[in-house]
Amino acid sequence: MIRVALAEDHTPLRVRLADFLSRSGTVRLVAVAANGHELLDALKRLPEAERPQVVVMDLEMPRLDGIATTATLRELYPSVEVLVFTVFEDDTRLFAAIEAGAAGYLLKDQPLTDVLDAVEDVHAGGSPLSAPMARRLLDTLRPPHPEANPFDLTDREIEVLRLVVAGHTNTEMADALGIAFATVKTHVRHIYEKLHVSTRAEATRTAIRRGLV
Amino acid sequence: MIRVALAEDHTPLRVRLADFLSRSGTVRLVAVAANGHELLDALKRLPEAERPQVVVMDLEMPRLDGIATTATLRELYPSVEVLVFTVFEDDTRLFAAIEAGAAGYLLKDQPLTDVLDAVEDVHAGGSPLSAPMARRLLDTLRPPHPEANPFDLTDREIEVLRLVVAGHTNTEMADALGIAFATVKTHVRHIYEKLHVSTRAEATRTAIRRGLV
DNA sequence: CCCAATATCCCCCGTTTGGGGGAACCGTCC
DNA sequence: GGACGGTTCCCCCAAACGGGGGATATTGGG
Repeated sequence: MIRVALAEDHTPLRVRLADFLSRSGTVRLVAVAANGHELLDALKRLPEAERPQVVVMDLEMPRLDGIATTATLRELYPSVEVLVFTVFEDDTRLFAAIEAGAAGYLLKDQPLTDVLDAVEDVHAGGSPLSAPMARRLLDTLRPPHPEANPFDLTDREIEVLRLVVAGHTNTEMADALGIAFATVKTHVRHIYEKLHVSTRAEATRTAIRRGLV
Repeated sequence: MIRVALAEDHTPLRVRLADFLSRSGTVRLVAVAANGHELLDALKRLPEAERPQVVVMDLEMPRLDGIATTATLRELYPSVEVLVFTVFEDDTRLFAAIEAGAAGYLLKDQPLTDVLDAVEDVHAGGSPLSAPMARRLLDTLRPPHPEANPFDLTDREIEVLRLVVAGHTNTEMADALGIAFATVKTHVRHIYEKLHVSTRAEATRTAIRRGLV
């Protein structure tokens, strides 16, 4: 039996979900709350052996929303995993939840049995994510490359830019590349023009942030 | 009916999976291959209207493995989505697959019906991920913060570092912070000492790469 | 065949940086 | 009350940088 707590402000859903989870046979509800504050309060009262292993957490709740609650919860009890269960499909909330320490992110358009599966996944050390949310995650992970050179830098210029980012002086670069100091300066100047910057620090920032190196 | 192609080198599984998918009623198999080369070959022969919408892809295959095949495939036919189906649980392969353009990553320890669900998810624009793999993803997404300041920078120094990264000169920073030029230089010098660098470009690189800003 | 792009090199000059030194002030903690 | 870390300020000077100009050679298209 997995010990589970539930935080959900919408009463009908809370009751239905609590009921469903209780009857499942694989989980045992140790706390049910209508908002984050209530949940944290309930957990404070529970003896350690009764603490939930997984918390099913709504995001939009009065008196401490799901994100804040998750952050606090994970701070106080790092061993308690949080499974977010929400209607919100935006990536802002998704990333905030992940940042706060959520282990899973489930959308409410899924059948209740999926919640049960997800609770089991979380308890087993996994991170169930609804497919649409996982897509957003992958899409943000990927972009770095698609068009890695939007600045029209030449091969040589990229080579020089790498050395700039590595912190080399023009003289060092001239040695390393076997060209004259003056040539390095020219390359650097062209790089600045193309990146619309005027110092090494700015060029370095742009290069790293835009994945040019 | 979702048009699906299958690439899997292990014959018994390939046959079983092909059989299962065919009988499902929701997908139609337009190609079955035992390796990446064979798959690409098959796709080349298909008219555009017959091209699969989703490819179920094994990773370990002779003659072009799943990662390389995925990359090529996505290059040639960007509209074809790839669902990776593998035994490999390591994050190296997971990230390589994502990088190559995979839309989903399923582990082989799951029932065949999950593959069908996943194909539907992918077709619907989602990214089904096995819970253990999603966890690895989240864990790599999170670490940046735990100890964001391993260099013992003071508040003031971080403030200055931010401005350095933004490309400001010492004079500009002095104005912005309402302190003397000399003081800015002192802060910058201390930052260099703590970061073990000696130029703005290096400081900028370190600051960004280590999440100091 | 010529043109545009790329890479190479040079001069000049003012500004900025990096690093060496020193010193004062102010909280806080012991 | 003294030590300590953090912040503030100053002097000096060589090295590096940023930007202005111009020049030559090669190469691959149009």
